[in-house]
Amino acid sequence: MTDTFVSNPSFFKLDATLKKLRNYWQKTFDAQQKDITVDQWLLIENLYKHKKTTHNELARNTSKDITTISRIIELLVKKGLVKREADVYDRRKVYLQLTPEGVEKYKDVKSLVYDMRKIGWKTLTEADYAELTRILDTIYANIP
Amino acid sequence: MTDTFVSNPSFFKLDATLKKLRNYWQKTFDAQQKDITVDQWLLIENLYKHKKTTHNELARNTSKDITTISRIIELLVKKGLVKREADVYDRRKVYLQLTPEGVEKYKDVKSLVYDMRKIGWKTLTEADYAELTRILDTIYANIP
DNA sequence: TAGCAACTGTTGCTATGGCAACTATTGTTT
DNA sequence: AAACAATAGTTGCCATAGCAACAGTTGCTA
Repeated sequence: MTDTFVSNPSFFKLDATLKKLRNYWQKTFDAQQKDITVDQWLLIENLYKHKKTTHNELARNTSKDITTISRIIELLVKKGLVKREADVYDRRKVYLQLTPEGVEKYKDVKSLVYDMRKIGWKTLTEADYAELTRILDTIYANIP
Repeated sequence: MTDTFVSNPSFFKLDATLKKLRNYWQKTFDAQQKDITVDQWLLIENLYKHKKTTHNELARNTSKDITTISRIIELLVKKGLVKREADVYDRRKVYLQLTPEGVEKYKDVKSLVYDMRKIGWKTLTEADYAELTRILDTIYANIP
């Protein structure tokens, strides 16, 4: 490994790309009056796939801090999209699941997200996708 | 482009990798008592390279919102690492530059960052770096 | 079984991100 | 010159990120 790329701004590039993606998604949500944020969407998507999870699981699945989960869920509960349900056997645990309105929201926003993902990848191939995945996974694994 | 990767979580992977990187950097800074955040470091690095810039330029160079720049600079000024200087000809403009302490801080933290970058890339090649750069740049360019 | 460790989730605090509204200044137009 | 538009930066607001401290619950162990 040469000096060159060690000092090159990969951190910066990751950050800039992610910000642009997040921005584009948010503006599309706003323009279509979906009344959710990008991260709220990520939790909804996850809850749709897992049906019934705890804060802890959700945090692991989404790479988010558990405190962040706690607060985003609070917002989603206020919007009536998520329901909390106490575990009968372990009173520390709270199960989370989408309400019927939450499922509606998922179905409503899903195609928008699908289209946006297509746009981001429009000039790239499946091999590129595999490459990106491999490199990011490797970086992730390299970090202590 | 098939259905497969459109629905795959590249957004999530970017986010997760960046968070892990940021976290690792911050913990290293904290452990070595550098008394700065990752984003404060990014501004210091940029100011070191450009010597004398405005908020606007800094925002463009770092892909940050100008309001965010304004607030981070405020913190760096309080820490005595950055100095504000009004433009003589255009009184709207404020030039920013590192103080001697700011230059010290840059030199002090630089090698730490250099090592961390090496660690992130340790099992990857320069070709991988070029690939990542190409793919991220393409995604960036694809987004409206 | 009493005490302690581990676990689940919440709250407080500070930092960053982004939008809108604002002040102050400069440039343009009529 | 007066009115208006454009520019530079700040402040208010809300959302996300992460650390520390906390409360309540459960499990383990001496």
